[in-house]
Amino acid sequence: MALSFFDYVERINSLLRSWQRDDAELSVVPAVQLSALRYLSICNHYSDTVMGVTDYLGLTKGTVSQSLKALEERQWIYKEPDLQDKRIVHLKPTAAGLAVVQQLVAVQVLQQAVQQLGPELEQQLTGALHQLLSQVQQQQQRKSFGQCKSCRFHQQQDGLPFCGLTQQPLPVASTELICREHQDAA
Amino acid sequence: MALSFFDYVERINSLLRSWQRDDAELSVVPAVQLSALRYLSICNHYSDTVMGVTDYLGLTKGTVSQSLKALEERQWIYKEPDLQDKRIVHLKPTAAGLAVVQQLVAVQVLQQAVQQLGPELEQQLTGALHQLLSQVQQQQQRKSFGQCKSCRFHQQQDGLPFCGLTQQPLPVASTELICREHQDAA
DNA sequence: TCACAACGTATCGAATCGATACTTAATTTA
DNA sequence: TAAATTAAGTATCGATTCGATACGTTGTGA
Repeated sequence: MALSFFDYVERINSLLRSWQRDDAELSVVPAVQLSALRYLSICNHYSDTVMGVTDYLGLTKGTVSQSLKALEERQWIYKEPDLQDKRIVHLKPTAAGLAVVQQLVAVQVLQQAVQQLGPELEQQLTGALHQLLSQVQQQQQRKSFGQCKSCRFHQQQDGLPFCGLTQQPLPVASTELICREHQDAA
Repeated sequence: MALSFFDYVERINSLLRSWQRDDAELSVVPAVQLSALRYLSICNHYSDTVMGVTDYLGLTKGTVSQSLKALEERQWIYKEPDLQDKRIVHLKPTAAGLAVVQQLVAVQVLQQAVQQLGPELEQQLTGALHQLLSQVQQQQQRKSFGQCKSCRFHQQQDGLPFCGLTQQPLPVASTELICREHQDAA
Protein backbone atom coordinates (compact mmCIF):
# COMPACT_ATOMS: atom_id res chain seq x y z
CA MET A 1 0.00 0.00 0.00
CA ALA A 2 1.41 3.34 -1.06
CA LEU A 3 0.28 6.68 0.27
CA SER A 4 -2.94 8.01 -1.19
CA PHE A 5 -3.24 11.01 -3.45
CA PHE A 6 -4.94 12.84 -0.60
CA ASP A 7 -1.96 12.23 1.65
CA TYR A 8 0.37 13.77 -0.91
CA VAL A 9 -1.86 16.80 -1.21
CA GLU A 10 -1.92 17.21 2.56
CA ARG A 11 1.84 16.96 2.73
CA ILE A 12 2.31 19.55 -0.01
CA ASN A 13 -0.06 21.84 1.82
CA SER A 14 1.98 21.60 4.96
CA LEU A 15 5.13 22.40 3.03
CA LEU A 16 3.48 25.42 1.43
CA ARG A 17 2.56 26.67 4.90
CA SER A 18 6.08 26.10 6.17
CA TRP A 19 7.68 27.94 3.28
CA GLN A 20 5.46 30.91 3.77
CA ARG A 21 6.13 31.02 7.49
CA ASP A 22 9.86 30.92 6.83
CA ASP A 23 9.66 33.87 4.49
CA ALA A 24 10.59 36.91 6.56
CA GLU A 25 8.48 39.38 4.59
CA LEU A 26 5.55 37.24 3.56
CA SER A 27 5.03 35.44 6.86
CA VAL A 28 2.82 38.29 8.08
CA VAL A 29 0.61 38.10 5.01
CA PRO A 30 -2.36 35.74 5.34
CA ALA A 31 -2.13 32.84 2.95
CA VAL A 32 -5.56 33.59 1.54
CA GLN A 33 -4.40 36.99 0.39
CA LEU A 34 -1.52 35.47 -1.51
CA SER A 35 -3.82 32.91 -3.08
CA ALA A 36 -6.15 35.66 -4.20
CA LEU A 37 -3.27 37.69 -5.57
CA ARG A 38 -1.94 34.70 -7.46
CA TYR A 39 -5.40 34.04 -8.88
CA LEU A 40 -5.76 37.62 -10.06
CA SER A 41 -2.45 37.27 -11.89
CA ILE A 42 -3.63 34.31 -13.99
CA CYS A 43 -7.33 35.00 -14.58
CA ASN A 44 -8.96 36.80 -17.47
CA HIS A 45 -11.05 39.95 -17.51
CA TYR A 46 -14.29 38.08 -16.94
CA SER A 47 -12.96 36.64 -13.71
CA ASP A 48 -11.05 39.37 -11.92
CA THR A 49 -13.92 40.36 -9.64
CA VAL A 50 -14.86 39.78 -6.03
CA MET A 51 -17.23 37.02 -7.02
CA GLY A 52 -14.58 35.46 -9.23
CA VAL A 53 -12.16 35.24 -6.35
CA THR A 54 -14.97 34.04 -4.08
CA ASP A 55 -15.86 31.15 -6.34
CA TYR A 56 -12.25 30.24 -6.88
CA LEU A 57 -11.23 30.20 -3.24
CA GLY A 58 -14.41 28.65 -1.91
CA LEU A 59 -15.03 31.34 0.70
CA THR A 60 -17.87 33.79 1.30
CA LYS A 61 -17.91 37.09 -0.53
CA GLY A 62 -17.85 39.08 2.69
CA THR A 63 -14.62 37.45 3.75
CA VAL A 64 -13.11 37.82 0.33
CA SER A 65 -14.07 41.47 0.17
CA GLN A 66 -12.06 42.08 3.34
CA SER A 67 -9.04 40.18 2.08
CA LEU A 68 -9.09 42.16 -1.14
CA LYS A 69 -9.35 45.36 0.83
CA ALA A 70 -6.17 44.37 2.63
CA LEU A 71 -4.47 43.62 -0.70
CA GLU A 72 -5.48 47.05 -1.92
CA GLU A 73 -4.03 48.67 1.20
CA ARG A 74 -0.75 46.90 0.51
CA GLN A 75 -0.98 48.41 -2.96
CA TRP A 76 -0.65 44.99 -4.53
CA ILE A 77 -3.93 45.38 -6.43
CA TYR A 78 -6.05 48.26 -7.59
CA LYS A 79 -9.71 48.49 -8.48
CA GLU A 80 -11.19 49.51 -11.81
CA PRO A 81 -14.95 49.97 -12.25
CA ASP A 82 -16.55 48.04 -15.07
CA LEU A 83 -17.63 50.23 -17.97
CA GLN A 84 -20.75 48.26 -18.81
CA ASP A 85 -22.00 47.10 -15.43
CA LYS A 86 -21.65 49.64 -12.66
CA ARG A 87 -22.01 46.98 -9.97
CA ILE A 88 -18.82 45.25 -11.01
CA VAL A 89 -15.30 46.18 -9.98
CA HIS A 90 -12.26 44.68 -11.69
CA LEU A 91 -9.25 43.83 -9.56
CA LYS A 92 -5.84 44.10 -11.15
CA PRO A 93 -2.42 43.39 -9.68
CA THR A 94 -0.06 46.34 -9.53
CA ALA A 95 3.55 46.03 -10.60
CA ALA A 96 4.46 45.50 -6.96
CA GLY A 97 1.80 42.82 -6.68
CA LEU A 98 3.08 40.96 -9.71
CA ALA A 99 6.58 41.11 -8.29
CA VAL A 100 5.35 39.46 -5.10
CA VAL A 101 3.69 36.69 -7.06
CA GLN A 102 6.78 35.99 -9.06
CA GLN A 103 8.92 35.78 -5.96
CA LEU A 104 6.73 33.35 -4.08
CA VAL A 105 9.06 30.73 -2.68
CA ALA A 106 6.46 28.01 -3.06
CA VAL A 107 6.08 28.64 -6.78
CA GLN A 108 9.80 28.67 -7.37
CA VAL A 109 10.60 25.57 -5.36
CA LEU A 110 7.80 23.55 -6.91
CA GLN A 111 8.66 24.81 -10.37
CA GLN A 112 12.25 23.75 -9.94
CA ALA A 113 11.31 20.37 -8.52
CA VAL A 114 8.93 19.71 -11.39
CA GLN A 115 11.63 20.54 -13.89
CA GLN A 116 13.99 18.10 -12.23
CA LEU A 117 11.46 15.39 -12.91
CA GLY A 118 12.18 15.77 -16.60
CA PRO A 119 9.75 16.65 -19.38
CA GLU A 120 8.21 13.22 -19.61
CA LEU A 121 7.31 12.85 -15.95
CA GLU A 122 6.19 16.48 -15.85
CA GLN A 123 3.85 15.82 -18.71
CA GLN A 124 2.47 12.74 -16.96
CA LEU A 125 2.01 14.62 -13.72
CA THR A 126 0.22 17.69 -15.03
CA GLY A 127 -1.73 15.60 -17.50
CA ALA A 128 -3.04 13.33 -14.77
CA LEU A 129 -3.84 16.29 -12.54
CA HIS A 130 -5.69 18.01 -15.34
CA GLN A 131 -7.79 14.96 -16.04
CA LEU A 132 -8.40 14.38 -12.36
CA LEU A 133 -9.62 17.92 -11.80
CA SER A 134 -11.82 17.84 -14.86
CA GLN A 135 -13.55 14.73 -13.65
CA VAL A 136 -14.00 15.96 -10.11
CA GLN A 137 -15.28 19.36 -11.05
CA GLN A 138 -17.66 18.05 -13.65
CA GLN A 139 -18.98 15.40 -11.33
CA GLN A 140 -19.40 17.91 -8.51
CA GLN A 141 -21.01 20.51 -10.74
CA ARG A 142 -18.27 22.94 -9.83
CA LYS A 143 -16.78 25.64 -11.95
CA SER A 144 -13.65 24.33 -13.59
CA PHE A 145 -11.60 27.53 -13.89
CA GLY A 146 -9.83 26.16 -16.95
CA GLN A 147 -7.84 28.03 -19.54
CA CYS A 148 -9.85 30.11 -21.96
CA LYS A 149 -8.48 28.35 -25.01
CA SER A 150 -9.69 24.97 -23.76
CA CYS A 151 -13.29 26.15 -23.32
CA ARG A 152 -16.24 24.92 -25.33
CA PHE A 153 -17.22 28.52 -25.96
CA HIS A 154 -13.84 29.37 -27.39
CA GLN A 155 -14.10 30.24 -31.08
CA GLN A 156 -12.23 31.94 -33.88
CA GLN A 157 -13.64 34.89 -35.79
CA ASP A 158 -11.67 36.46 -38.59
CA GLY A 159 -8.69 34.55 -37.25
CA LEU A 160 -8.99 36.12 -33.83
CA PRO A 161 -10.17 34.49 -30.60
CA PHE A 162 -13.81 35.01 -29.75
CA CYS A 163 -15.98 34.03 -26.79
CA GLY A 164 -19.22 32.33 -27.80
CA LEU A 165 -20.72 32.86 -24.37
CA THR A 166 -20.29 36.62 -24.08
CA GLN A 167 -20.29 37.11 -27.84
CA GLN A 168 -17.22 39.29 -27.58
CA PRO A 169 -13.78 39.22 -29.19
CA LEU A 170 -10.96 38.20 -26.88
CA PRO A 171 -7.47 39.65 -26.46
CA VAL A 172 -5.00 37.12 -27.83
CA ALA A 173 -3.00 37.25 -24.61
CA SER A 174 -6.06 36.21 -22.61
CA THR A 175 -6.56 32.82 -24.17
CA GLU A 176 -4.13 31.17 -21.77
CA LEU A 177 -5.65 32.76 -18.67
CA ILE A 178 -8.21 30.96 -16.57
CA CYS A 179 -11.90 31.89 -16.64
CA ARG A 180 -14.68 31.46 -14.13
CA GLU A 181 -17.14 30.71 -16.92
CA HIS A 182 -14.96 27.97 -18.37
CA GLN A 183 -16.58 24.74 -19.46
CA ASP A 184 -14.61 21.79 -20.76
CA ALA A 185 -14.77 21.27 -24.48
CA ALA A 186 -15.59 17.59 -24.10
CA MET B 1 1.62 27.05 -21.96
CA ALA B 2 -0.31 24.82 -19.65
CA LEU B 3 -1.14 25.56 -16.05
CA SER B 4 1.70 25.03 -13.60
CA PHE B 5 1.83 22.36 -10.94
CA PHE B 6 1.39 25.07 -8.34
CA ASP B 7 -1.83 26.20 -9.97
CA TYR B 8 -3.25 22.70 -9.77
CA VAL B 9 -2.31 22.46 -6.12
CA GLU B 10 -4.01 25.76 -5.42
CA ARG B 11 -7.14 24.65 -7.21
CA ILE B 12 -7.27 21.38 -5.31
CA ASN B 13 -6.89 23.29 -2.08
CA SER B 14 -9.85 25.47 -2.91
CA LEU B 15 -11.92 22.42 -3.68
CA LEU B 16 -10.93 20.80 -0.39
CA ARG B 17 -12.09 23.94 1.41
CA SER B 18 -15.37 23.97 -0.48
CA TRP B 19 -16.12 20.35 0.26
CA GLN B 20 -15.52 20.83 3.91
CA ARG B 21 -17.72 23.91 4.02
CA ASP B 22 -20.51 22.01 2.32
CA ASP B 23 -20.38 19.23 4.87
CA ALA B 24 -23.09 20.01 7.40
CA GLU B 25 -21.36 18.37 10.37
CA LEU B 26 -17.73 19.03 9.59
CA SER B 27 -18.07 22.63 8.46
CA VAL B 28 -17.76 23.81 12.06
CA VAL B 29 -14.55 21.87 12.59
CA PRO B 30 -11.39 23.83 11.75
CA ALA B 31 -9.53 22.31 8.83
CA VAL B 32 -6.33 22.07 10.84
CA GLN B 33 -8.00 19.79 13.34
CA LEU B 34 -9.06 17.42 10.60
CA SER B 35 -5.57 17.47 9.13
CA ALA B 36 -4.11 16.61 12.50
CA LEU B 37 -6.62 13.83 13.00
CA ARG B 38 -5.87 12.41 9.59
CA TYR B 39 -2.15 12.53 10.33
CA LEU B 40 -2.59 10.70 13.62
CA SER B 41 -4.45 7.96 11.77
CA ILE B 42 -1.55 7.25 9.42
CA CYS B 43 1.57 7.86 11.54
CA ASN B 44 3.54 5.38 13.60
CA HIS B 45 4.22 5.31 17.34
CA TYR B 46 7.33 7.47 17.03
CA SER B 47 5.33 10.26 15.45
CA ASP B 48 2.00 10.48 17.26
CA THR B 49 3.06 13.32 19.56
CA VAL B 50 2.49 17.06 19.73
CA MET B 51 5.87 17.72 18.16
CA GLY B 52 5.17 15.16 15.44
CA VAL B 53 1.96 16.94 14.47
CA THR B 54 3.74 20.28 14.76
CA ASP B 55 6.47 19.30 12.33
CA TYR B 56 4.01 17.74 9.95
CA LEU B 57 1.60 20.65 9.79
CA GLY B 58 4.22 23.38 9.83
CA LEU B 59 2.67 25.29 12.73
CA THR B 60 3.93 26.22 16.19
CA LYS B 61 3.62 23.76 19.03
CA GLY B 62 1.48 26.14 21.08
CA THR B 63 -1.10 26.35 18.33
CA VAL B 64 -1.01 22.64 17.73
CA SER B 65 -1.43 21.93 21.43
CA GLN B 66 -4.66 23.90 21.38
CA SER B 67 -5.97 22.17 18.29
CA LEU B 68 -5.24 18.78 19.84
CA LYS B 69 -6.98 19.83 23.01
CA ALA B 70 -10.05 20.57 20.92
CA LEU B 71 -9.78 17.16 19.26
CA GLU B 72 -9.62 15.56 22.67
CA GLU B 73 -12.72 17.43 23.78
CA ARG B 74 -14.55 16.10 20.76
CA GLN B 75 -13.40 12.68 21.93
CA TRP B 76 -11.79 11.99 18.58
CA ILE B 77 -8.39 11.35 20.14
CA TYR B 78 -7.12 10.36 23.56
CA LYS B 79 -3.77 10.82 25.23
CA GLU B 80 -1.46 8.12 26.48
CA PRO B 81 1.69 8.96 28.46
CA ASP B 82 4.92 7.49 27.15
CA LEU B 83 6.30 4.75 29.39
CA GLN B 84 9.96 5.62 28.83
CA ASP B 85 9.96 9.40 28.59
CA LYS B 86 7.58 11.16 30.93
CA ARG B 87 7.66 14.34 28.86
CA ILE B 88 6.04 12.66 25.90
CA VAL B 89 2.34 12.07 25.34
CA HIS B 90 1.08 9.80 22.58
CA LEU B 91 -2.05 10.85 20.73
CA LYS B 92 -4.31 8.14 19.41
CA PRO B 93 -7.55 8.41 17.45
CA THR B 94 -10.63 6.95 19.13
CA ALA B 95 -13.06 4.77 17.24
CA ALA B 96 -15.19 7.85 16.66
CA GLY B 97 -12.16 9.74 15.39
CA LEU B 98 -11.27 7.02 12.93
CA ALA B 99 -14.86 7.01 11.71
CA VAL B 100 -14.63 10.73 11.00
CA VAL B 101 -11.43 10.25 9.04
CA GLN B 102 -12.92 7.52 6.93
CA GLN B 103 -15.94 9.60 6.10
CA LEU B 104 -14.08 12.68 4.97
CA VAL B 105 -15.69 13.78 1.75
CA ALA B 106 -12.42 15.04 0.35
CA VAL B 107 -10.72 11.68 0.74
CA GLN B 108 -13.59 9.83 -0.83
CA VAL B 109 -14.03 12.14 -3.80
CA LEU B 110 -10.32 12.24 -4.58
CA GLN B 111 -10.02 8.49 -4.11
CA GLN B 112 -12.83 7.88 -6.53
CA ALA B 113 -11.46 10.33 -9.06
CA VAL B 114 -8.02 8.75 -8.91
CA GLN B 115 -9.51 5.34 -9.51
CA GLN B 116 -11.32 6.62 -12.56
CA LEU B 117 -7.98 7.56 -14.01
CA GLY B 118 -7.15 3.90 -14.29
CA PRO B 119 -4.25 2.01 -12.72
CA GLU B 120 -1.64 3.23 -15.17
CA LEU B 121 -2.32 6.94 -14.79
CA GLU B 122 -2.72 6.51 -11.05
CA GLN B 123 0.69 4.92 -10.90
CA GLN B 124 2.18 7.76 -12.93
CA LEU B 125 0.53 10.38 -10.77
CA THR B 126 1.49 9.06 -7.36
CA GLY B 127 4.91 8.04 -8.63
CA ALA B 128 5.64 11.53 -9.86
CA LEU B 129 4.31 13.08 -6.68
CA HIS B 130 6.46 10.78 -4.58
CA GLN B 131 9.57 11.66 -6.50
CA LEU B 132 8.70 15.34 -6.45
CA LEU B 133 8.23 15.39 -2.70
CA SER B 134 11.40 13.43 -2.09
CA GLN B 135 13.42 15.93 -4.07
CA VAL B 136 11.86 18.95 -2.49
CA GLN B 137 12.13 17.72 1.06
CA GLN B 138 15.68 16.55 0.65
CA GLN B 139 16.72 19.78 -0.98
CA GLN B 140 14.99 21.83 1.68
CA GLN B 141 16.37 19.75 4.53
CA ARG B 142 12.86 19.02 5.65
CA LYS B 143 11.56 15.91 7.28
CA SER B 144 10.11 13.67 4.64
CA PHE B 145 7.41 11.86 6.63
CA GLY B 146 7.74 8.83 4.39
CA GLN B 147 6.53 5.33 5.03
CA CYS B 148 8.55 3.37 7.57
CA LYS B 149 9.33 0.56 5.13
CA SER B 150 10.99 2.97 2.70
CA CYS B 151 13.37 4.37 5.32
CA ARG B 152 17.12 3.94 5.26
CA PHE B 153 16.96 2.83 8.89
CA HIS B 154 14.47 0.10 8.11
CA GLN B 155 15.99 -3.32 8.70
CA GLN B 156 15.05 -6.94 9.23
CA GLN B 157 16.03 -8.89 12.32
CA ASP B 158 15.07 -12.52 12.66
CA GLY B 159 12.66 -11.91 9.82
CA LEU B 160 10.88 -9.12 11.65
CA PRO B 161 11.03 -5.37 10.93
CA PHE B 162 13.52 -3.44 13.01
CA CYS B 163 14.39 0.26 13.28
CA GLY B 164 18.11 0.94 13.02
CA LEU B 165 17.68 4.44 14.41
CA THR B 166 15.91 3.61 17.66
CA GLN B 167 17.36 0.09 17.77
CA GLN B 168 13.94 -1.32 18.48
CA PRO B 169 11.79 -3.99 16.84
CA LEU B 170 8.79 -2.68 14.92
CA PRO B 171 5.21 -3.91 14.82
CA VAL B 172 4.61 -5.42 11.39
CA ALA B 173 1.51 -3.28 10.93
CA SER B 174 3.54 -0.09 11.42
CA THR B 175 5.81 -0.49 8.44
CA GLU B 176 3.33 1.21 6.13
CA LEU B 177 2.70 4.12 8.46
CA ILE B 178 4.57 7.38 8.09
CA CYS B 179 7.34 8.41 10.47
CA ARG B 180 8.72 11.79 11.46
CA GLU B 181 12.25 10.34 11.57
CA HIS B 182 12.00 8.95 8.06
CA GLN B 183 14.95 9.36 5.72
CA ASP B 184 14.88 8.22 2.12
CA ALA B 185 16.81 5.06 1.42
CA ALA B 186 18.60 6.67 -1.52
C1' DT C 1 25.11 18.52 40.85
C1' DC C 2 23.96 21.94 37.77
C1' DA C 3 23.07 23.96 33.40
C1' DC C 4 20.68 23.32 29.33
C1' DA C 5 17.71 21.36 25.99
C1' DA C 6 13.22 19.09 24.74
C1' DC C 7 8.16 18.19 25.25
C1' DG C 8 4.08 20.04 26.38
C1' DT C 9 0.64 23.61 28.34
C1' DA C 10 -1.45 28.14 29.41
C1' DT C 11 -2.45 32.90 28.47
C1' DC C 12 -3.06 36.94 25.75
C1' DG C 13 -3.78 39.80 21.76
C1' DA C 14 -4.23 40.42 16.87
C1' DA C 15 -6.67 39.22 13.01
C1' DT C 16 -9.18 36.05 10.10
C1' DC C 17 -13.54 34.20 8.76
C1' DG C 18 -18.65 33.51 8.54
C1' DA C 19 -23.20 35.38 9.30
C1' DT C 20 -26.06 39.05 8.71
C1' DA C 21 -27.64 43.22 7.05
C1' DC C 22 -27.32 46.87 3.82
C1' DT C 23 -26.49 49.77 -0.66
C1' DT C 24 -26.47 50.18 -5.39
C1' DA C 25 -27.30 48.52 -9.95
C1' DA C 26 -29.26 45.37 -13.34
C1' DT C 27 -32.93 42.36 -14.81
C1' DT C 28 -37.28 40.35 -14.92
C1' DT C 29 -42.22 40.52 -14.34
C1' DA C 30 -46.62 42.48 -14.30
C1' DT D 1 -43.28 51.93 -17.20
C1' DA D 2 -43.23 50.64 -12.51
C1' DA D 3 -42.43 47.22 -9.17
C1' DA D 4 -40.22 43.18 -7.65
C1' DT D 5 -36.38 40.32 -7.73
C1' DT D 6 -31.70 39.14 -8.36
C1' DA D 7 -26.75 40.15 -8.33
C1' DA D 8 -22.25 42.55 -6.97
C1' DG D 9 -20.04 44.46 -3.45
C1' DT D 10 -19.33 46.56 1.37
C1' DA D 11 -19.70 47.10 6.46
C1' DT D 12 -20.19 45.35 11.03
C1' DC D 13 -20.06 42.07 14.71
C1' DG D 14 -18.75 38.02 17.20
C1' DA D 15 -16.51 33.68 17.53
C1' DT D 16 -12.34 31.41 16.92
C1' DT D 17 -7.91 30.57 15.35
C1' DC D 18 -3.09 31.34 15.38
C1' DG D 19 1.50 33.13 16.91
C1' DA D 20 4.27 34.99 20.59
C1' DT D 21 5.61 34.57 25.04
C1' DA D 22 6.19 32.57 29.30
C1' DC D 23 6.14 28.65 32.28
C1' DG D 24 6.52 23.77 34.35
C1' DT D 25 8.34 19.27 33.94
C1' DT D 26 11.54 15.76 32.43
C1' DG D 27 15.71 14.17 30.31
C1' DT D 28 20.71 14.80 29.07
C1' DG D 29 25.43 16.08 29.35
C1' DA D 30 29.24 18.31 31.48
